[in-house]
Amino acid sequence: MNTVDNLVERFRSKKLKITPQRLGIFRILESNLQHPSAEDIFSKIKKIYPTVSFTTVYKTLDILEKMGEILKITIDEERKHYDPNTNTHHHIICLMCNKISDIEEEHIRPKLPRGILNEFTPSSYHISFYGTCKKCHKNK
Amino acid sequence: MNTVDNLVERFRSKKLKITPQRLGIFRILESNLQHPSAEDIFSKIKKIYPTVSFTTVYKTLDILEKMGEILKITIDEERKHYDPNTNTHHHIICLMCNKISDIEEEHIRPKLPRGILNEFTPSSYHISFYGTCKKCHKNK
DNA sequence: CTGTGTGCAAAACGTTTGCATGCCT
DNA sequence: AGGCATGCAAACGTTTTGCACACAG
Repeated sequence: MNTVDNLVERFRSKKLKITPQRLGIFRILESNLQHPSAEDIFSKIKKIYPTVSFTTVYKTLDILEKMGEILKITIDEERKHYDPNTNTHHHIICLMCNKISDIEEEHIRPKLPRGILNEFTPSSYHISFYGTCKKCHKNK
Repeated sequence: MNTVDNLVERFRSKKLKITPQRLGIFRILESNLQHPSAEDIFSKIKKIYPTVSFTTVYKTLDILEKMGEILKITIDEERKHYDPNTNTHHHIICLMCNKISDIEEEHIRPKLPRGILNEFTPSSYHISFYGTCKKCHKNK
């Protein structure tokens, strides 16, 4: 995702309106590494802008996703999460506290077996590592 | 997952009852490579045992998952899928027809950067490859 | 015969939609 | 002023639950 300022410009150039609700959502997402769910975003923005609705949150997230500004991630059984980091990267998920953290792509480049490449043309991939984070490991 | 016979034995040893419904679900799952959803399983078993309910399907899948006989997979935004292959393996997902296929682990062994291993103890991982399958590639 | 499993109906959950009103541009 | 955005309420699809009855052991 771009900076809030950038996003505002992109919205303007698409003739989409800049409302306080949208601006609030932009700010919450900007450089957010927490992989918030719609609910997370909703409760944060509600503190600033108490009359906001879930509908607006979902609709704004939907626009941002369609514009390619954020990713909707489906790792959690319970609910979807949103990620403003749209570069290829991967996730580590703590099975005890459910915290999701990023891993930048860097060295991780799994190769598909050649036989499969005849059957399938990959365009992207995603790795989920499951395990225990330092904090939870100590508390065990 | 084990064979149906094996499963029956394990159920017996846990004092769980073997009903025709459960047996039907076992048979549908046995060596099933299709990653069926609850709905897929329900409609298959309904042909054999027309009075079966969704409830029974979900409850049976839940028991099997808790026993570690099947995996619940969360790759599809829409619904959960079930996989009787509980060995470490990965998935390729065709973005056009949504078909999910398996990739046995073999050569794919992504390594986490050393810095992260200090913060996080991985216990398992899963890779999703997204792309286009041969059939859909042709139809484009 | 006993207690677990079944299946109905209803609820729960996250998410989406229709529509009248509000407000950005 | 015009039209897109908002927010309510209702609908949605999947999954879960409570409960009376059925049936495997």
